[in-house]
Amino acid sequence: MDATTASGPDQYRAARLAKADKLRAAGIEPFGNRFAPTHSIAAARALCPAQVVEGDQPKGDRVICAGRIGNLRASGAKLVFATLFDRSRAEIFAQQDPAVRDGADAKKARGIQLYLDKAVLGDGWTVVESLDLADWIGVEGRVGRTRRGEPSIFVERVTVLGKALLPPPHQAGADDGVLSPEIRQRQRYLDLMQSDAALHVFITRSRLVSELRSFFTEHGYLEVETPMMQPIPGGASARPFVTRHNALGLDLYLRIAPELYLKRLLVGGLERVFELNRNFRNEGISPRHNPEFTMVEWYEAYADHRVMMDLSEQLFRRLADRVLGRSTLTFGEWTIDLDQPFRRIGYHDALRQFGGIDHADVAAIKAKARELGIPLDAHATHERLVNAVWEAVVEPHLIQPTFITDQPTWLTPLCRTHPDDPSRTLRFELFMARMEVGNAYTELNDPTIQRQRFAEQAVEAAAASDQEVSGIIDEDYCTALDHGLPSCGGQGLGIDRLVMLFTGATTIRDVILFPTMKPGA
RNA sequence: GCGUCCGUAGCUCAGUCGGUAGAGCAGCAGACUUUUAAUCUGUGGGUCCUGGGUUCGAUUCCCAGCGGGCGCACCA
Repeated sequence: MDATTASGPDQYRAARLAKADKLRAAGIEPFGNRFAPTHSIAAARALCPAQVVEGDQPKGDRVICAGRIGNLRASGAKLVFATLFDRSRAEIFAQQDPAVRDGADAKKARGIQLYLDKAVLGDGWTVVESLDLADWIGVEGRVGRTRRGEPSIFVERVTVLGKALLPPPHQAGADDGVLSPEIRQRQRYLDLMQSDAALHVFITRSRLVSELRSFFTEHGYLEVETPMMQPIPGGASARPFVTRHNALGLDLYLRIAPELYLKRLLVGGLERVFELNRNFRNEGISPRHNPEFTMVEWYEAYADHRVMMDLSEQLFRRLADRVLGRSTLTFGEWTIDLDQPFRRIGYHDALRQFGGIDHADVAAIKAKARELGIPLDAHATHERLVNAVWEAVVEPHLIQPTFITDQPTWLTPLCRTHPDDPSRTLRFELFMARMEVGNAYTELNDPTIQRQRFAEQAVEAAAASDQEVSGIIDEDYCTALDHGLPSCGGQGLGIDRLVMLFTGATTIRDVILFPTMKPGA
């Protein structure tokens, strides 16, 4: 179809293909090759002279930059202004005052203006005439300021690095960030292209992961990888995904946790291990849950859950310091202070403190459940009802970092119990901003007790018809324990929720590049 | 899985008490040599999510399906 007559959904592609052809006809490749920028756009901006030179064309340092056209403005037939963006827009975004971040002026300042003069560019003007929003180009020129004071590159050479055949959803600097949630998640590249905030979230995520790795490595931990496909899914209570190995004629389960394999490694003598990887749970999707999610789990021989508490506090402070450069997290209305020692409170004590209820007082628990609208018959045992009441009563108070300790044993089959009270475990869950972000045990290393717990769990799972496989006893793991698991502490930390806390994202889908979705229509 | 709201141009959205639709931005053509979401003139662009039903006529009303948001349940 001819570019001037094309209409309908293909008009954009047709017009841009025609421009690509026009470039080829002039001997210019519209899908460029290797290019070597000398400066990021942030660096080029920093080189711009502070003062506007009155009545003279500014002549600053020579730079070569590459990026994407976010805005095009022709001022006459022989002069074009464009705004070029590269990945440093995320860095500039992070440095901007949150109060002004969303303004059009702030958005513009994350790129750099290009001054494209026909008289200067000569043959290169063919490229300028064919430019469209979203094209990738490289430019060479001198930095300076225009008469209006805008930092600019006075371009002498233009190279096309990647012609875009489809238009971006928006012009940069206009209507930023109003893409529908569906487009932002399904076509994440458009979200990243469009939104500096989104780009910043995923860069932050990467830096958090990187700092986590160096933290554990420096503490003498070894990074390992254990099976994602397991014959018996263990280490957590959740429904697994099932998959099929054809050659083995075997159903395998995508792991719900790496725990049982990591502890096998301690049996082998690795002593300190961590794994940062995906888990899969066949459960519902919510603003805090994605079917596949990333978790770091670590185990340390001779330690216990109290050692893990200290390590957690150190870890959070270090991540905040290295990644955010401060010791607080901002999440909605809340400012979470990581400098203060994290609060530590027992599971049953918390219920007393925040609800004024004793967990053993059956009548009081039932009364509270009724008051909160929790259906009594949905919870088979008194303990389960207590837990439902606990979540409703206590969790709203868990905004500042809090270790909840001494969970009841029935909740926690892989954990060692208190020496003086077998109904409570040596465990903690770490909460911040009402989210559970961490979970740690003093691990159970007595194979006899472990076998009993598995058996009890199997009975309970059989009773609850919706539990598919969590009742299977992992005898192979018990054999590993028979060979001797050193006393140890272990902890898991959800990476996605960690990123939420560090970026202020209120839904997990904003911190996962490609969250689980049904195939589009 | 249940409830609820939504699906109209490339994007964000109006609208049609049932008579096949509009805006802004983007696009195309033209004017303009310091613009700032440039401006000005002209102009093209739609399976109104899909499939049934009711109707003379459905984008609109009804039913089902598909996709998304939010809440609940399950879970972390």
